[in-house]
Amino acid sequence: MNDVYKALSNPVRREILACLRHGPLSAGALADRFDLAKPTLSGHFTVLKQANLIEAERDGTSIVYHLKLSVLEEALSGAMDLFGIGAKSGETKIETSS
Amino acid sequence: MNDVYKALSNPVRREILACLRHGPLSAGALADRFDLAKPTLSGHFTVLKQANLIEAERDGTSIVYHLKLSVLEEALSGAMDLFGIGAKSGETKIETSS
DNA sequence: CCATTAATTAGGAAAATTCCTAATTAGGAA
DNA sequence: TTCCTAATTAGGAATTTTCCTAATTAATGG
Repeated sequence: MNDVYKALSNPVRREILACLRHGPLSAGALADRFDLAKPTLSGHFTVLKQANLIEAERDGTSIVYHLKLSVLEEALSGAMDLFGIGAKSGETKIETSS
Repeated sequence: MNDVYKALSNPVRREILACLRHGPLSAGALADRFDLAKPTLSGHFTVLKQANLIEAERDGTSIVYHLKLSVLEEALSGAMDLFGIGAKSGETKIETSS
């Protein structure tokens, strides 16, 4: 869990996650969106993988990353728990009309 | 906002916030709960203050910190937004029985 | 096999973080 | 004022983070 917080502490990594929110992208396609060297991005991918926030899959010569939304969701609702903030995730709240 | 993520990236600071969740505490009372020197804790307080996650108030010779829950709440629901995760905060979801 | 393209690993410099001890500021009581 | 307690600021060491260039691995096409 500490890995998740560490991963989210960097603005580049947060932007990577935000990119992946729209769908899977290759390492190269992701790197193109940043003004940083590719090995630098590769390092960020590694951190995000360790935090279990993204997953890699090889497609021919490129490697495609996709978001593991459920893990992110869990992490954020875990944070809410920790600080005693209300609503968690899926919420199957049923309110019988009195 | 980046300040908030930075602040949350450290386990000691997260624990400080978790302590304050039960009510305000003086700098000393907080420091007693950690195996760290007081100046070290003081530094963590400064980071949390900069992120606007806690607030200080002098009470005689001691300084009392309290959580700014609304800011934390906003930060977490902002994160959910960023990553496209559903449930935000208060949630007045009403499900009419059929 | 050889060249090309995609991505990573290796190694290292610069900057930021974390924590410590010592010194300082600030309030309250004798 | 002087002393005591509470907390911070100052300064610095050890570690971690961030980013770079150069070298390497991996898959594909001629």
